Amino acid sequence: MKRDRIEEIAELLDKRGKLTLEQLDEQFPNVSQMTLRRDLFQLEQEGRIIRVRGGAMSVKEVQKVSGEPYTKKTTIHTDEKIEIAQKAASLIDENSSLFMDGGTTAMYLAKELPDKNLHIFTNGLAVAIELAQKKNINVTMLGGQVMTENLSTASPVAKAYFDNTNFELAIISASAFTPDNGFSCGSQIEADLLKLARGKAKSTYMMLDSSKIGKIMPYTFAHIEDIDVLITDENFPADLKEKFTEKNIVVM
Amino acid sequence: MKRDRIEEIAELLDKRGKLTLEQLDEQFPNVSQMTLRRDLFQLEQEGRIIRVRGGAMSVKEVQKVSGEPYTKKTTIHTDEKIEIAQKAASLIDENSSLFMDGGTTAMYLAKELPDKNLHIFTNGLAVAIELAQKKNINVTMLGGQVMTENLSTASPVAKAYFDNTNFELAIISASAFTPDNGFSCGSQIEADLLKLARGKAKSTYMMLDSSKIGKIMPYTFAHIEDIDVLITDENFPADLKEKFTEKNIVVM
DNA sequence: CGCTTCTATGTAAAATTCTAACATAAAACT
DNA sequence: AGTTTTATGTTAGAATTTTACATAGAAGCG
Repeated sequence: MKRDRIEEIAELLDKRGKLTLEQLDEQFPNVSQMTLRRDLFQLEQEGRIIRVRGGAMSVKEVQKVSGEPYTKKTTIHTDEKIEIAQKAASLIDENSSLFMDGGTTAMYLAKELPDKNLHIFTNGLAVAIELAQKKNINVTMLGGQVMTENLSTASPVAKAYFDNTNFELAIISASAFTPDNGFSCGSQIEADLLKLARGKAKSTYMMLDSSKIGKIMPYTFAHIEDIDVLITDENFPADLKEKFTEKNIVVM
Repeated sequence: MKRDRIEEIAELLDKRGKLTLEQLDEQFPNVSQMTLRRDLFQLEQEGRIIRVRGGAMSVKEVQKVSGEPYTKKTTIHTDEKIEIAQKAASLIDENSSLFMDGGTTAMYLAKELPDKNLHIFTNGLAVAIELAQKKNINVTMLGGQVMTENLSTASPVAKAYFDNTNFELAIISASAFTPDNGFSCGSQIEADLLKLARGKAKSTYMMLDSSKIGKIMPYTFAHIEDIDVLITDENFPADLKEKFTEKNIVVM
């Protein structure tokens, strides 16, 4: 009873990184706030979380905060990214085969994905590890040189790799977007890879949190009409949305 | 002025691990508590500390509490593996190119390796992430299906990968060893991969902790005479050692 | 130099969160 | 059944943090 709840809290914290007591209260309406406090206290004793004013954060999250550009990015716009990841997770059918990139949004998606029978290709090291925790998900890692800043691989020979593989869906995310320049990222080979994945898949879902809008990065890998579904957060501007819907692209 | 104080606070936190506002107040009697609060707030924004009720703690301190990030199962024969990893690390020359596997011993080696100019190929996800933390190490991840149990990849197409790459040294480890059956592991494709790596490299160093001796796993990937150096711990039996040295294999 | 503007800091009240203490309920034990 | 232990709820009060406003000094500028 108690232990179950505590483990559930720990898991939640692992996923979300940080939780307020209010959020916990919503998740566990049948116990009092005081009980949740005591649970957090115990988890703190066990060294598994850090209590901060208002709630608690997972140790992993803290470790991330400390790191490099990659890790700094993950702490920003967390809520939006979780929102997007949850939407994306709900779109994925059992027994399907898909490609995911290695970005931070993909990382949240990996965490939110239920343990369904899936075959997932990815170029993200952290994403692959996260997915590998789930019994029913079959993960294939794309090889290549490891890019330190985002813990992803990219390789000019990826094409050869893709030749023998099939997936229905590519779920990818961009570092920047404008209507004119499309979806772009900061690395040439990464852009190539994403383009390849997009071409290989029957459909492409793009995850884009609204903070990326208006920014431009050096390498464009997709334009508006190249995608089938845009998954974004509620701050997505209405006028932009129209640009997608008029091309029959679902925005959600 | 302000920046100096903030840096001083950061340093203090790094040393002490944790500080209350009261303690800070004592250290900086000439500014108000509110100012110190604001300093802590800023440091938190910069991702350098964690504010907790009553004060703040350094990120390092948090990490200490948590222990190992990955691979919880590595509690077995840790000391021996670290010993082996340190020996192996001392054998690696700057500016060389090598292959490492994805096992737990390799993980320790990744941690022990100095941040020298190296190019490393690996099929271990956790190993790749660990290595990627080091600025001067260039990491290439081998692609393939992710094996959940050891977070490594293996793929029948690895051969194609190796065709365009070169490395002088393969540092690998085995799950089991007997003089008759040689070095073996539990997965067919992993054995194939290790065999390939061995064939590609000019020399092969085998890391083997003594607990592996006398065990047999299904797939042999090397025999005694296939390796150049055996790196082991001090419990390695003397009679076995002779079997290696009489074939001119260095045992250390 | 006098003026404005911006930044850093101080003060104190208000808001929030946490702790402590006691009460009750449920579970475990004998 | 009765006793002890453990888990939980409730509340008041303590501690901490935030907010809002005030002030002083630094920086910029004609």
